[in-house]
Amino acid sequence: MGTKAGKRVTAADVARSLGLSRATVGFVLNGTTEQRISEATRDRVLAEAARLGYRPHTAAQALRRGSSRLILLIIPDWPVDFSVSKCVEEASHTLEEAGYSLVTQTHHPVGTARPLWELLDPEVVVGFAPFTPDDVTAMQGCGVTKIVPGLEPNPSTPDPLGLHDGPRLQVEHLRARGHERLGFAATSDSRVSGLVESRLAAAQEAAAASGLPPLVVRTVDGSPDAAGQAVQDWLRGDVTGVVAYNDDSAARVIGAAIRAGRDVPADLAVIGHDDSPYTALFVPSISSIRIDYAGLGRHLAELALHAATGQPLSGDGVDAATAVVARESTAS
Amino acid sequence: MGTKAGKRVTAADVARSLGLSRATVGFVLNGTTEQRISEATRDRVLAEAARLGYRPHTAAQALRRGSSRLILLIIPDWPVDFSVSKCVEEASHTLEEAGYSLVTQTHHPVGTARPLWELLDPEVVVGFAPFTPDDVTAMQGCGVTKIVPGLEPNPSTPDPLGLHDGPRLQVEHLRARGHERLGFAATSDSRVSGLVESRLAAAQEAAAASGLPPLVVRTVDGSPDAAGQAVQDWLRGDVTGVVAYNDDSAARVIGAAIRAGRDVPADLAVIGHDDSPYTALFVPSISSIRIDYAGLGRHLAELALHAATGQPLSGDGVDAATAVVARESTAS
DNA sequence: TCTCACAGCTAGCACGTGCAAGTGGCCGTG
DNA sequence: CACGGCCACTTGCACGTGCTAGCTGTGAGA
Repeated sequence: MGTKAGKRVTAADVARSLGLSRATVGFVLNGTTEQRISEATRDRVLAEAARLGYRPHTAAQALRRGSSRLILLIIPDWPVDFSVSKCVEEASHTLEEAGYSLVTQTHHPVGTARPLWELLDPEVVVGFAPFTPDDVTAMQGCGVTKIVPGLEPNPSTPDPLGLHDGPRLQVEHLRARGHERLGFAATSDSRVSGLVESRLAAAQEAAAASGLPPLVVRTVDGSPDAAGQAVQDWLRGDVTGVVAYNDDSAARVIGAAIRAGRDVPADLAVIGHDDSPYTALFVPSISSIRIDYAGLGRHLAELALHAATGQPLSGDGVDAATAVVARESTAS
Repeated sequence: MGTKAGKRVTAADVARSLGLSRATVGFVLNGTTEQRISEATRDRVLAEAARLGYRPHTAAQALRRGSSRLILLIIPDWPVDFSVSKCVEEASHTLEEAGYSLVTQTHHPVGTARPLWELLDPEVVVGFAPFTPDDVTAMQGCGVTKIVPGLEPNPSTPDPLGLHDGPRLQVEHLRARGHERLGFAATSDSRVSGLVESRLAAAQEAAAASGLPPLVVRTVDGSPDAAGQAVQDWLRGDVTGVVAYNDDSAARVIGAAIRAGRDVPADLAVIGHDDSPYTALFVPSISSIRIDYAGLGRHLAELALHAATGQPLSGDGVDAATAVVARESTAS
């Protein structure tokens, strides 16, 4: 179909084929309003571009306009990938409508892979979690100036993703089922320590607000019987409900309780966080917190666009759709 | 530190700062062997480039040399993300040594997000699974000519990733534990139907090779009690061991068996596939197949480099490190 | 008929890079 | 001393695009 064999179709090809200048073609294809182009010419150009299968050369555009229109999302190496894809999909979609594209990279702290910001020069780098100072200086050294979150001198929201609601819902759910003394199942995985701290703090806050005593914190992984020990501690302390940092921790608690001959939820009710796909497969099935990943994706996209173009933030939080998914592990 | 304020450092800046021509700087930075450059000048250039913090402009390079040196890996929307990151990390590393960079995108068949190959114009697009004809023509329309796998007119390996060993190991593991009549737990998830077929075929082949009767195939999801029905069918048919398509299917089978008052593995032994992190958390813990994701990543990288540069394939398969992880669900 | 505004188009530069072709100086040889 | 060869470097083009400044033709007004 192409007039030239195997070569890329450029705007010059379209122009030549119509006997017009390349500039005219450029004006039409960019929809420039500075320059008036007659309707007839505009149509001819568009038709011919479509016929030849013209695609703008991204590298040339990036070079000329000095911006790649790329947004890089750094995904931490958390074991929550199953749901991140929803979030990314939604963020991509929102960004596309603004003419930007989203590229993701999973960031391994110990990994040796070169970060993509070195060679895509994205306009904005977005992360789920704040970046380390090292990462920030590395990015700045590569010309990345817009980093979200992590550069605001006076951050209005300490938690840029606004995910406080999950732990609160966990606590309130257990309390509604009659559990007053609660435990918190933490992980020793250092990759997510910040997230654990954040969720624990939110849970403690919710407990205090509900007039409950502070949660008894135990780590449920790391050593072979950490979970068993935690369960024993909790039961001795009359803890009847456990808020788990995530579904993995919840599964560990439940497994240890069953192996200790206890019944879940009769002896110990457990609720996880993130609503991993396998929570429904467990016996007993695990209650959890479903996060609105689509909303989170839109929120991330908005933050990125705000950084890129100064577009104002819509302001509606992302917590709205966070909800408890009640299953057997907290049945009353 | 920069001589100019806030602007990108170009090769011309380095040249000007040294009183040399831009070409000389270019030759040094590219390590061109065509053109001899004195050792002294070379050192001066490198030192000055480092001092000024010079970074080549990727878009300009891509424009000039006509290739982006990017390789796009399309990750299917399978629920196996947890381990893909290992694979990607390793592939990135291998590709970097060859001067290429890896960008990944999760591909949602129903998603509306624009595929990245439209705007990164990657040199090669690699996929875990063969692409659909639609995708292939879309890529070709965007100038992507090198697609792996899926373009070989006479494919020597029907399974480009060479993952036949897993199902064979599952069958042999159950057989070694004394199970002769086996079932196969499939999923109705259409996204992975090709993978299911492939694993089932490999399992049937292994059964035949071991002199076992064909596996009794049942789907264990889709309807609420599909797994319960499957378990009932198997037990009635004297099936004592189940090869599951993946760990999710295995978990469904085990859950259904327990809820039916059966014991796993005494009444029914089950082995999963992929060694998902949660297999160890189940009660009983789930035996599974660990795949060498690092090796798979290197293999993918090799395939990509082969397509990009014609570099020969090393030939050693990726199956070598595939292994059974024996847990409670198949204990004898 | 001449002028002038203006719609509609074109010439051409700049972006930063990779590399082919050219240029000047130095040295060895006849 | 002339000349060729070679080293070390420079000039300059091309990649495809976005966009500014300029150019041409037409019609209206004087």
